[in-house]
Amino acid sequence: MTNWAARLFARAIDRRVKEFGVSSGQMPVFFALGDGAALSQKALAAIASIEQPTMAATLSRMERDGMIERRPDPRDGRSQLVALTPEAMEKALKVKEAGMSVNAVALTDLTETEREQFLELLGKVITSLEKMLED
Amino acid sequence: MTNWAARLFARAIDRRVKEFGVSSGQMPVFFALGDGAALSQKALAAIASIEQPTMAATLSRMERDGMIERRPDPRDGRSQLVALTPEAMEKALKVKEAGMSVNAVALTDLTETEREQFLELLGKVITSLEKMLED
DNA sequence: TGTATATAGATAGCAAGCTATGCAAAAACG
DNA sequence: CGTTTTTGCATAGCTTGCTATCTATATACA
Repeated sequence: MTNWAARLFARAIDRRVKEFGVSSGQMPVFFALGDGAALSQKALAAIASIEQPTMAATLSRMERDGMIERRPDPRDGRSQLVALTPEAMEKALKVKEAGMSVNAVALTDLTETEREQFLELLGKVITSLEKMLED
Repeated sequence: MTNWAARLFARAIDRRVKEFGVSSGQMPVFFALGDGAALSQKALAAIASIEQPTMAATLSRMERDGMIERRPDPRDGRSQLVALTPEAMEKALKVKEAGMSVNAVALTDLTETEREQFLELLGKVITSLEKMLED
């Protein structure tokens, strides 16, 4: 069921942000860099809770589409700092709003109490699964 | 968060059924055909709530690995009936148990009431998203 | 200081999901 | 009965996710 819900979220988001040339996997990047910040690939992967090669592939597509720039990190020769391009910055607000509006739609049939409970229970499920995967 | 949870579920399942040569996307097929039934590709896709081409690809991989057989449907020249091979039938019970045990672990920190509530709220979220995607 | 270990990214290869589209068989209908 | 529409599956092409492994730079330590 979580898989099903996740796919529906992704489809709904894709549909709303397609007009901006954006897709669901890029949402965490927009949320992380939408204020103009520049972060390392590793930091972005951690924020999105995905593995490094997955984030690398997402960033490659975004770079290909002119949404991000990778600059070398002056402090660390291995690292790079990723930032949204000016064109992407222009879209960032609308993209973030689209994401939040999908969340809102998903939760329409839940009361405020239910929403809190849902997030809390989902959090517990995630914690249990992560603990199990640790070893 | 649902995406995160879904990926953790998939990873946990993958880890448990890997020893049988099975992976998470094949779980719905094992649950649908584990009792010896033979169903059409369309029916399997509906049960798994995925699109037909996705199920087609999953079945191709399972056929490649000797887990399923596709036989022509005598009643319908377009259709095929998919069934587990005897070798896969032998694994089916353990595969299904692995799936249920991951569910159990995911819900360990929830009381019985919370589990019911979680499923109910998740169901509401899914319904809302599906309704939104209808048009 | 020099070697050993740890860390940041890159790359390869695979699974699982999607949309769009094409084809052939079945079903509906004028 | 023939034509049109519907339906089941196949295929192409893409994104997003994973693991495993490699390279190069930083850091630790003997």
